[in-house]
Amino acid sequence: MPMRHDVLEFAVLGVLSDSPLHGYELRKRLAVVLGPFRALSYGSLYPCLRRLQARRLIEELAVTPATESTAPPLSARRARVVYAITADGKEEFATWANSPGPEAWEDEGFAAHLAFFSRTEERVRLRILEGRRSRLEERVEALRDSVVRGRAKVDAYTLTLQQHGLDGAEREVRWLNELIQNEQSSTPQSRPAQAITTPEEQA
Amino acid sequence: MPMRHDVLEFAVLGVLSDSPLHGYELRKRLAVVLGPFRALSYGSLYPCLRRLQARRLIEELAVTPATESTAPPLSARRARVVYAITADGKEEFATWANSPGPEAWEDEGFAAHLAFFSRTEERVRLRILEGRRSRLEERVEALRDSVVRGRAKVDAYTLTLQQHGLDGAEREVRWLNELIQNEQSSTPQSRPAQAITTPEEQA
DNA sequence: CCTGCGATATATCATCCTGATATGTTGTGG
DNA sequence: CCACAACATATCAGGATGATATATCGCAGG
Repeated sequence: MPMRHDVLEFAVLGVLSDSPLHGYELRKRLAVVLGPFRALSYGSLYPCLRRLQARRLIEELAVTPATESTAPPLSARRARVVYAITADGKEEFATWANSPGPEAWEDEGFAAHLAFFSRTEERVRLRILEGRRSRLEERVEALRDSVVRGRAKVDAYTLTLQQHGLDGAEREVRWLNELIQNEQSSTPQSRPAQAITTPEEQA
Repeated sequence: MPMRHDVLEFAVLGVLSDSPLHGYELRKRLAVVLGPFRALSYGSLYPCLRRLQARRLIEELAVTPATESTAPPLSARRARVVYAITADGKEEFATWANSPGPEAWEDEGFAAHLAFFSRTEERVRLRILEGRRSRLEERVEALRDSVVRGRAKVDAYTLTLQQHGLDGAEREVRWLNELIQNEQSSTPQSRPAQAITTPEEQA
């Protein structure tokens, strides 16, 4: 999937709005933000940074290569280019975070919006979650059709795989329903926690 | 993800070994075979067909409706090119289906192997399922680490998303365990069926 | 001590895939 | 009888990836 430019750019702005970063670290954080651990190449990241720079939404912070006075181990490094968000960039990011377009229902776009939900207004949060839910409900319908229609035609293994995919999609809808409920009742800072340490899992 | 050439080629051979097909229909069936509904472009399919043709693993069946018209030149009816697998192609496919390499643990490779499991020997089926399981267990471990380590650092929404991803990965391991059990006891043609019509799903 | 390895860090490029687009045919509901 | 959707093949600009190159740093083990 070609990763829409706007999604990537706003994800970069979002990550940089926490603190200035250099490319290497930025890339790692983006991998977390854009869907579960979908790393992107530098061949995509650097052009994106250049685009944002051209629009004055980010700027380079020249890191002093000089070793001031003391000679601690943290000097003389290779030039690390640190990028920082500008005032214009912050404005642009805030606008995007609160104006969900169709990109917000897609996988990457939704993950990116969710990653910055704490900077999104409550009513907008609900719009995004509900939009995402109906997007997924469409997918569930498509899969259900396919499983029902293909029941006779495909072999047992393929059917099992399709059923597994369908179950997963339904599970995702249920997860979104939970999020929506939490959103409607109160701010969700204290969800049930859902046992970080999961059960066993026999060898 | 760039879709490995070998996986695509063997998936094509597998689909064509059922019956000869033209490109349009072939593509649709490949979308089912290669992971849940991951359609590929003609820009990938046609070169793949040309590669297979060059290696004499498939051949074109010229289907000409033969309209003996005297109409202007070039107005001949557009040819529907039907591709068929050759004897060499069948041999190559059988070899692949029963010799799982590392590609069989990855998403597309596994889906492709599973789609042709009925043409795979039992002991090989087990090898593939177990290889895939350990591949997924690695993923679960990575996600678990990330959720545990990042628990304090990320906000509640991102944590929820990560937890959701982890749950999904664990669910996939359980599914594979079921398949492996069925494989070990007998041929799995009659899995519990798991209710094609799923429960309700409140609006 | 110093050697090698893995992580940190930036950058480029050939290769190849996707999404858009073009063109034309068949079938069908209004 | 027309419009519109599905069928069918094909090309290409644009762009993402994975490989590769370069260089520093921290550290484990010989």
